[in-house]
Amino acid sequence: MPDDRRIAHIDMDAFFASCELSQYPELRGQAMVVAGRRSDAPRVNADGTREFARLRDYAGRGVLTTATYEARAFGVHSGMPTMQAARLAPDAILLPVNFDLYRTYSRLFKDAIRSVSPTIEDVGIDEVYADLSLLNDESEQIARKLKSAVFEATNLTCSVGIAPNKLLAKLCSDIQKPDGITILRLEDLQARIWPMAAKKINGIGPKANAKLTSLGITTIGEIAACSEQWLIEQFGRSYGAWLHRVSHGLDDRPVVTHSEPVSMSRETTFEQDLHAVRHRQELGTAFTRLCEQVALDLQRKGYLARRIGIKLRFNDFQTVTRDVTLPEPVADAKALRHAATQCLKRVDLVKSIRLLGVKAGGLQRPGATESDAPAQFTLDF
DNA sequence: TCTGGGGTCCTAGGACCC
DNA sequence: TCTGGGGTCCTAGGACCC
Repeated sequence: MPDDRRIAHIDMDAFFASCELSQYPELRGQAMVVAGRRSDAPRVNADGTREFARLRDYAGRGVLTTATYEARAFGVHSGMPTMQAARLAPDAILLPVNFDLYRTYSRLFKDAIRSVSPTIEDVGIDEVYADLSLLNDESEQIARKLKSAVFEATNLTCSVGIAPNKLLAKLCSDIQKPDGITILRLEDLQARIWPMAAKKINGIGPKANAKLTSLGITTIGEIAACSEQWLIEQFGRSYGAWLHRVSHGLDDRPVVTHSEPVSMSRETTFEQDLHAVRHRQELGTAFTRLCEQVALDLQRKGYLARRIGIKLRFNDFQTVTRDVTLPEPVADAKALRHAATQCLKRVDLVKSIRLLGVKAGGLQRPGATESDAPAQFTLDF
């Protein structure tokens, strides 16, 4: 890997909320959250004005998808149970998630980035990496071009981080959050990255962070001060060595422009926990529906699945999965349901069920054979 | 009135094969 | 009848990310 790589991470600012504000500009400056279901959609009055649901009107088991800065001032944040948020900010405007809208904006934003730098990697709906190594302009100038292209296409702002690798670019784009540009050289590691919280690193989640904290480590610099040997003793060979590398700003992952899906799944959390015997009918209906949705997803995207699985979450939040590998790949709802039912029979259904999910893995394109998968490693003599 | 939905990747044990 | 040692597949669970 050449050491003169230049990678950008581009992150849309408060993406879902910003998309919604473009639809409902009258909500600008108000406390607003995105959560809930279709029934929370605003109603249009005869005079064209709109009436919005309030957080206090919400009844259900969801969590906040996002919250505007005005709403965050009440102590609510994304991921918080919506019922809990309703106690803190009962008057906040409540909007249902509108993924079709976000996908539309996502396409516009990614096309805009591509027009400036064609080599991009998708990382979810609201962020991308771009490999700038082959571009001639100064980083600062590219960052401005990226931002103005995005703004022209969407009327939305984004934050850009440019650094020698993906790890640092991602950390960078978070430094100047709304509407910012941050450019980082490897020499800046100590001054700009080491003071940051360890959990800012992609891959240090709640569990790893809790363990680091229990060892007296909270910043990236404090990880860097540990020996690799000690980190391996604490976290295992693989994760310990990785912690050591990332704390020193090292990351040679390439920008991956294309990837095939690994699995497709659908799941649903019930309004009330359902019991396998008492609510047999409702469970059966939901189960069939999930299988139909997964089958439709497979067919629309043109995949067959050889591994079918289910997921159950019980009333005590214990989660179990079962899956089965089929001799032949399938994509129709009946075959999916049959395989998923076999899986269901292997679970002890004593506790009430909170969540039910169906998943299709081992994806292949129709007509592909077993030998197609490792073909990329075939040498051509 | 706790805790969504859609993903990826890793680990680890047992089966099975050479 | 004292018991190796890889490699791969299958399955379950868990950490993590957006």
